[in-house]
Amino acid sequence: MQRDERVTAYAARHRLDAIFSEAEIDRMQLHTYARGETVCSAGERLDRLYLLVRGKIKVYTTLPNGKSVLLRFNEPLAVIGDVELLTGYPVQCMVESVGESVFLVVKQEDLRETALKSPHFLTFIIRLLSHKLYTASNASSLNLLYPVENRFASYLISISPPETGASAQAELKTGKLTEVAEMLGTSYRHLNRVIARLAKDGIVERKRGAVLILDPVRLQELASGNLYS
Amino acid sequence: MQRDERVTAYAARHRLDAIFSEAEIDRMQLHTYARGETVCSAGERLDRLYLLVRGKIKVYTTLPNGKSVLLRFNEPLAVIGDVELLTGYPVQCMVESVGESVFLVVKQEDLRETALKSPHFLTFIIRLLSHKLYTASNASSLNLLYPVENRFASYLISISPPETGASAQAELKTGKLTEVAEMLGTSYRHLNRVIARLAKDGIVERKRGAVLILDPVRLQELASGNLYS
DNA sequence: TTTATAATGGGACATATGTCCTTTTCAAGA
DNA sequence: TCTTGAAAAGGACATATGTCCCATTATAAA
Repeated sequence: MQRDERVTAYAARHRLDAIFSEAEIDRMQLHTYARGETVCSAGERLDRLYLLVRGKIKVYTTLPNGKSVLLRFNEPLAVIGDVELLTGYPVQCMVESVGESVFLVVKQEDLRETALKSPHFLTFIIRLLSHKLYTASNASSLNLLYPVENRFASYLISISPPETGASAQAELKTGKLTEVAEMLGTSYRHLNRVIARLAKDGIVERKRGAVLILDPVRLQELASGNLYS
Repeated sequence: MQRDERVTAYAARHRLDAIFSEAEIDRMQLHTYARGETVCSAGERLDRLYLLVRGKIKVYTTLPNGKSVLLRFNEPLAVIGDVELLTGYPVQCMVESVGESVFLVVKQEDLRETALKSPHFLTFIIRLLSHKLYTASNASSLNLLYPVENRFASYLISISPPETGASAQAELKTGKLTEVAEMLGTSYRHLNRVIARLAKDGIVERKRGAVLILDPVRLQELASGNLYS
């Protein structure tokens, strides 16, 4: 059983055995999502817990007026469905895979008997929630205090593949520039303006439906460490 | 022992007996904070858990550049120190009493043996954290998508005493208008402009160092239900 | 290849907000 | 009462961002 081995490997890498029982890990399934694929949507009812063990995900929310706002990015080990599992609320956010990402998925019912009664598991969830809360608060402040230029820089860095060699040239399909604008809480028009400015300064290059990073260093400066991480 | 009785009364009102043991409740102390008083500050080490059982608190954060941002308001039953208790992190936010508020306070060490091992208590904390996360995300979106006028309306409503009779005339000491501006992530100058506009429209009245609410209804409309609650 | 339609980029102007500085108001003391 | 300094309010201008609309370019159909 190849699948089992991969589950085991991921579980070991992230020390899940300290949190889940052997039986629970045995029941976990591996789910893979492609770049841009939706993991879950607001309003949905989740009956599983998703453990991100590889890749990166983008979490955003959609408001009554139809606009959406970027909340945060998450890297392993992150969990989706914890709030829903514990509170019974429907899903609040949209979750999308940034690159290719891998989840270990376990049914809620497989947790009810043991994990939900395990202080170990519960404190694990609390740690995660605390972290989410922290990044959410952080993002909130950033959005409020920094102009789009800096936020976009942060965004670009966040979605870039993690330092692929020398000059990581992140590519951003323009088909989604409108979407990116919404995520940053700004208009397509304005994002465009900002990109134009960055391009003029030689920090990025605009190439027919894509944005290339030319100067990761200055981009990083613009983001000034204020990443949505 | 009068104090004990009040603790008992508050504990009963908020059904704390479902979460804490009798022994733990016995050890709780009553702390009262006056309007504007600081409950805890960022960077501090908390060794207690604070349960807000009466009143309202304002939670904000201070950034490296010295600016501060309003994160949320909390009403009973809210808890301060949960993240710190479970993760050991130092305090991340500033917490200030809005009106007069009352807390039940219990030492961390009084919880270690029982509460921290109680799934009941832990799920209670998780619910609270989930709620905080929700409001934080909410506030983030609001800040991003609404102009200062609306945010200030929300703010005014949040700090108003809860419907004191017919026309609740909230008063806001101007001595703190600068502070309020920071909370909303804007400048004193601009907040001033916004207040002037509201005053011209007869929604509030400016009175030497204070702001009175004249038209709670229209103010509510401006806040459009988007309260920092 | 030409044309039509949609996607993309950008111009022009309005609004929101920031910064700096001046004017006004108030209160305490001479 | 008059003086004076500090706090509060407001004016002027610059920047950030939103909205509307038009120009340009791509893409697919004819």
